[in-house]
Amino acid sequence: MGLSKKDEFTAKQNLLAGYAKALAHPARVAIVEYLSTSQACMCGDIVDVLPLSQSTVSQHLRELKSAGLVKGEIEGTSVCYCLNESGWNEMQSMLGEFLTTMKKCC
Amino acid sequence: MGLSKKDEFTAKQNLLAGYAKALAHPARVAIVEYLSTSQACMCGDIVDVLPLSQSTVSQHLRELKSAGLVKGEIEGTSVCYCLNESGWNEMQSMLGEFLTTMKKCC
DNA sequence: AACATTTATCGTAATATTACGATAAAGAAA
DNA sequence: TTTCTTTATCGTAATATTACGATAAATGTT
Repeated sequence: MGLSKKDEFTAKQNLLAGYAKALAHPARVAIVEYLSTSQACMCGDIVDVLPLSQSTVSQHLRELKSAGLVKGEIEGTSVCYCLNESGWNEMQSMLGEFLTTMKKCC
Repeated sequence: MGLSKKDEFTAKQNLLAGYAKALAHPARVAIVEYLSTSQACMCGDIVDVLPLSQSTVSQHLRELKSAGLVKGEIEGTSVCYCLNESGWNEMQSMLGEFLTTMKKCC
């Protein structure tokens, strides 16, 4: 594959790509969906809801967290995950730019 | 890796994941950025603007197109690419749901 | 017709992602 | 302390992505 070339793009382009990548798997979309609708941000419940093993869910949660879309707080023996509003706002505003600057064409 | 498990998720979850995946690479973000700001949807210009080979750019364009975020019209010997507004609207409304239903927590 | 230009596709190597089981780590409960 | 519960991490195999050069396909030009 040669090399990664990611540093040939701007920080902003990489940031948006990172947010998008975090959502680029249906399991992670499902996690976000679950977190957005559950009033209490219960954590291990996610494993029960998804058709994936505990270790796989943990990996997906880590990706969402490192992208900045989700945050987790240790709560005794378990962890409370929830959506990180500032990350979502940032992603939404970046996407919104495309919609507003979008030129009619073709 | 076992099997893909994508059909264990809803069509909606897979659709949003597909949109996100299309944007999950800085080169594709750069293409979208370029298309959104260029009034004339010039096509082969994209290759000149990006630090990637023609074949690689073509691959990225195909992914954006098959996801429904970009459309292309043959224009003589070249192709005119531009953003597909309906795809963007759909993605934005799906993402918007998360923001509006997002419960405060932690 | 012969040639040039533009884009798509094929073949490929390098790398990254996905998924699982096994195991570790850390606090709660006995 | 021992045990249970919960989550994270390691090791791994299977699969997918990324990137390029080479080549094909299609239209325009001479």
